[in-house]
Amino acid sequence: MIEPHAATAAPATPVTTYDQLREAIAGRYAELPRQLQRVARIALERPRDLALKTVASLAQEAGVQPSTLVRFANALGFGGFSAMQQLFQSHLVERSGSYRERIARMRDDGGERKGAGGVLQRCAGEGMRGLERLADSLPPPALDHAVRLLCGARRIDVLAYRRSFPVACYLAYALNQLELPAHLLDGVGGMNREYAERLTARDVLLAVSFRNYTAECVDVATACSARGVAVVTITDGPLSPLHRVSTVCLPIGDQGRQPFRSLVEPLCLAEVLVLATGHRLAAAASRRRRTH
Amino acid sequence: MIEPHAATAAPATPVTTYDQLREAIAGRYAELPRQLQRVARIALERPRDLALKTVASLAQEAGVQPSTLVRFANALGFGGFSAMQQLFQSHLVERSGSYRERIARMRDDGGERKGAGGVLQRCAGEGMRGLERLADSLPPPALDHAVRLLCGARRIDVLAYRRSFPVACYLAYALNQLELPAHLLDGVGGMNREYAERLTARDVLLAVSFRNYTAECVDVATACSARGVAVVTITDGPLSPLHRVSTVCLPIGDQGRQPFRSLVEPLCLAEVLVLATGHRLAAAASRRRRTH
DNA sequence: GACATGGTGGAATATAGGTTCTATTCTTGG
DNA sequence: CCAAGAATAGAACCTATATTCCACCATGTC
Repeated sequence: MIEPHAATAAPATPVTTYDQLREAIAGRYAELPRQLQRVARIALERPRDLALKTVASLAQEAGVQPSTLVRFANALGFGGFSAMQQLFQSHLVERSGSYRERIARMRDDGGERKGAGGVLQRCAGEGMRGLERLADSLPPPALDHAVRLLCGARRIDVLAYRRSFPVACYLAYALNQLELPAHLLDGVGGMNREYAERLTARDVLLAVSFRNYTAECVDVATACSARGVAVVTITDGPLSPLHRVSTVCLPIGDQGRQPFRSLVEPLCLAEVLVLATGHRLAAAASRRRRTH
Repeated sequence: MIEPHAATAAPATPVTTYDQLREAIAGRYAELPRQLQRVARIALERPRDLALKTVASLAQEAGVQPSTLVRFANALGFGGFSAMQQLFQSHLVERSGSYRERIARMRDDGGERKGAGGVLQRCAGEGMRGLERLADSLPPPALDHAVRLLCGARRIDVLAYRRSFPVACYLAYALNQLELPAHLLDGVGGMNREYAERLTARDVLLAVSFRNYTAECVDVATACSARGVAVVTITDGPLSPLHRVSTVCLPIGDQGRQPFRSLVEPLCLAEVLVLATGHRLAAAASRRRRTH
């Protein structure tokens, strides 16, 4: 009953992750037939091509028939080429970080576990994912530009409403700790518009707003921008109405259709902004000291 | 010969790079019809999906017909969806390359990198570590207890000062979104003590404070506790003066002697508290509905 | 309030792509 | 050198997928 010469039979353990796949290819390379080895070469050397290109084009590049690629996938235990390709694609997306695995695990058993513990796991997992995305997507040059503006401002007004307001609170507090002239437009007495109208071209408006954008926030930012005030915004990408009136826009990867949107990302971004500003101030101070 | 209402006509300059594509989408977003805007959103928010998924699945996720995706591509000057998808794929490839570089660099010089980018990476990394710690250390029973108290309260006053104040802002806002009777003690007019004295045994004081603990916060919490008010606290462990007066204490893993302490953890904890409370309210509502 | 125009949904269509099958070639053991 | 088995090439097939088309609807205009 045992099949002889089962060299190309599927391995006993099914392959489900990219790393396993690489290992499997490398491990079985020797016992693979000639043409399949050619495919294996390409698979290990150019995984990106495996992820995106078509069977036909890959076959041509490898000097092989399309069917050979399918046989290769079968030899590794996949139902077809497409199934294998998915693994290559997932790797292209997932960018194997050390946190990745942990987040996935958290998410999995967070979804299964009910009650408060489950919420905690899910929420923390989502937060980590958000921070990862933030670190990936925020362009450092924009951050630098924002920092320069903040350092040079004669006055900084911080504006946000509703859900975003806590972020503004934090910014106003922390920038003051850096001894920068930051003021929180807190809406007491409905005076935000009036206060913001005092800003000049030497000042900065720091505005935070996400969908649905509070109209007053957009209005004030637009008015300030028109008067030549530098406008630094924390908002959700190039579709935001704040984007077009921003001198510098610090985008948060939008969280799509999720019913509950976290403040973890915006707040972390705010902290980064404050820290970077602090570093610049410190550097400037020590430079000044040295020239004395 | 000039076409009227050429809103969805292809732009004059053909798009050939991913950055141009992003810019084109963002720039023309406003003048795009409704359904195409939905697609534009997804395109900017989740470029990975556009690179890898099929027209059918993307259409389903966007709540749109497959043909709409093709129209979207046409509106941007592409011959079809496939042509546009190639740009997204090319971007995915480029980034995956640069990402690996970045990982290597992060490993190599770790926190040594200077400038805005370094701050960003460090801060996001710290945040993740914090969330992990939070998920590990927060006892779900305490969370449950806090949730029960909040759900049963006749009134909830939220108190925090200085650095912790943003967390209180968020809690007051979010609990109100759940239609709970939460009030933010915002300190306007210096009336926090007086307001808090109105709380009774049927109410909850929700206090947030970390070292150095603001004296007034501790005072108010102590007074409330003595009068039999339920006191829920978010603070830094059993050494906190708030701990002894708490009915329920939700501890944040202490961040030691770090000069800069992040609000990411406290805020995430606050979000968990809100979410768990929301779940309980929803469950209670559906139970009530069923018994009718 | 009727008309015109462009947007949208849905099914029909064309096609590109993956998969399977078979004759042929190559390899290996006797 | 021959025979048996496996591997391969190439074509045929079939499914999945993008695309096109048309009728209907919403919107804004005269």
